[in-house]
Amino acid sequence: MLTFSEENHLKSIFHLSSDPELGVSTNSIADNLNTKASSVTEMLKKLSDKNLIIYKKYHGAQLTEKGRKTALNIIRKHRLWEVFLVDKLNFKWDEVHEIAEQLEHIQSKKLTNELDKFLNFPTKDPHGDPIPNPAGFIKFTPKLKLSDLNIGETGKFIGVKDSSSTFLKYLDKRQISLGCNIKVLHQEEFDQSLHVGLDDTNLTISIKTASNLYITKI
Amino acid sequence: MLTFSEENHLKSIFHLSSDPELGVSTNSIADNLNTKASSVTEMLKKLSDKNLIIYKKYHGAQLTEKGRKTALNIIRKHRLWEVFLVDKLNFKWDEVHEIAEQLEHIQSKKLTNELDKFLNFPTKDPHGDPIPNPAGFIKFTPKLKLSDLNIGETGKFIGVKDSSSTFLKYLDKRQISLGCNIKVLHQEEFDQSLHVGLDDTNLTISIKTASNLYITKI
DNA sequence: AATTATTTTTAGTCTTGCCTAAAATATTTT
DNA sequence: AAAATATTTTAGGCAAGACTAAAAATAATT
Repeated sequence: MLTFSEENHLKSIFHLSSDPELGVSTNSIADNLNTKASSVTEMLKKLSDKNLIIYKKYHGAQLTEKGRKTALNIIRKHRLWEVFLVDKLNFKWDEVHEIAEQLEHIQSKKLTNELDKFLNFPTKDPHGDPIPNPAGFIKFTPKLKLSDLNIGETGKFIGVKDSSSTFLKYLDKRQISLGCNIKVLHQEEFDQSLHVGLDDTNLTISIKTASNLYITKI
Repeated sequence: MLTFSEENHLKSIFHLSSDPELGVSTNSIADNLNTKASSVTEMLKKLSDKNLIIYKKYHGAQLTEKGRKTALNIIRKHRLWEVFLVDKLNFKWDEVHEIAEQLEHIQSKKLTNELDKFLNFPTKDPHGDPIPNPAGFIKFTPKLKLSDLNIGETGKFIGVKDSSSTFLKYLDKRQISLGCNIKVLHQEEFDQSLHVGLDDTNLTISIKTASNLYITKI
């Protein structure tokens, strides 16, 4: 049985591991968890003792297989609860994160699996992120951004990079919602902003916004 | 924002308050929470500082109005989650307590109220206990036990006093389920055991079991 | 390659929540 | 009402998880 703090550290290491060969730095974990490097160091020792990570002083942490499975189980719960909140309880996609952060720590295999069944085995959460299966397998889809498209191409909006409430609310306001098709019509020389077509309206979006929108080509 | 431990102490005090005029003893709380009297004393001081209880040294604790509201909010969440688990996720009534003990600490007014709506505003949990409303109002129904009935009377089984998994499983095995009608046919002189009619079958149940079954007269 | 800057770890402290053992208070018994 | 018993509080300690400040190691710059 892990504490909330141990679980949060594992999750953080998972999210910060771009290359599984490279260690995740102490500072990046501290930043991510709004805590201090010294606190992280202590926790890394503890997680290492429990064989959840490989920790070498001054060279960061990598998840072991056991650690990865554990992290993915927490992420699975987080994302299933997000689906529950949006699909069943009328939450907006920008309101679910904080609550899911709490719910992800509930311990009950049966609960997680029954919830999964109840939700009809969803494969993505409300932000388009994939939901790991009970065995800890996760299907990554290569993440193409809207800003990667060429003029004339169309993408289906499948997820966000930045899932801050601010950004999600902004998307809602501009009626850019998960699943919609976005066609790149023109790019402004001056500031790289994109003119895009969305349903029957046209919008201008900044390059910053465009690089926060994940899409699949159509 | 209260800690889990603070919330658990409040809940315990609520459950142990038979008479709101009388203080709940330190030892009884310690027993209830599987902790020690000295730990409870410390917590009582803390809760008193937060104006959640009235605490007088050597004379136990009573909930203030604020404390009572807080306790009832936790109980509301506990019971709503129990309904969710049984009604939506196929849990048996003897499996829900431990999970609800975790879920009751999730902080989100909106979550609780949306869950309530989703479940269609239930008034009782799976064990027949009343669910407080958002304002902290709870409707107590006088608790008559099966053992209080006279020969020939019939009661509707509405709740259990002891909700241990063992007892609930025992009831399941004997097909005694919430809502069924039980008629007291005869009482054995020797051991006070009751012969009862239930649907079209007859059963013998011990006086101990009978005094753990809450009923309403019919 | 030496110096400077950054990152990480260590050392020491604090709070929360628990514990045991001893002291203080309340209750029951004779 | 005094003695014996039971309950509750105090005192002192411990582990977890956080912190700051100082020391050590690594990385970047000149």
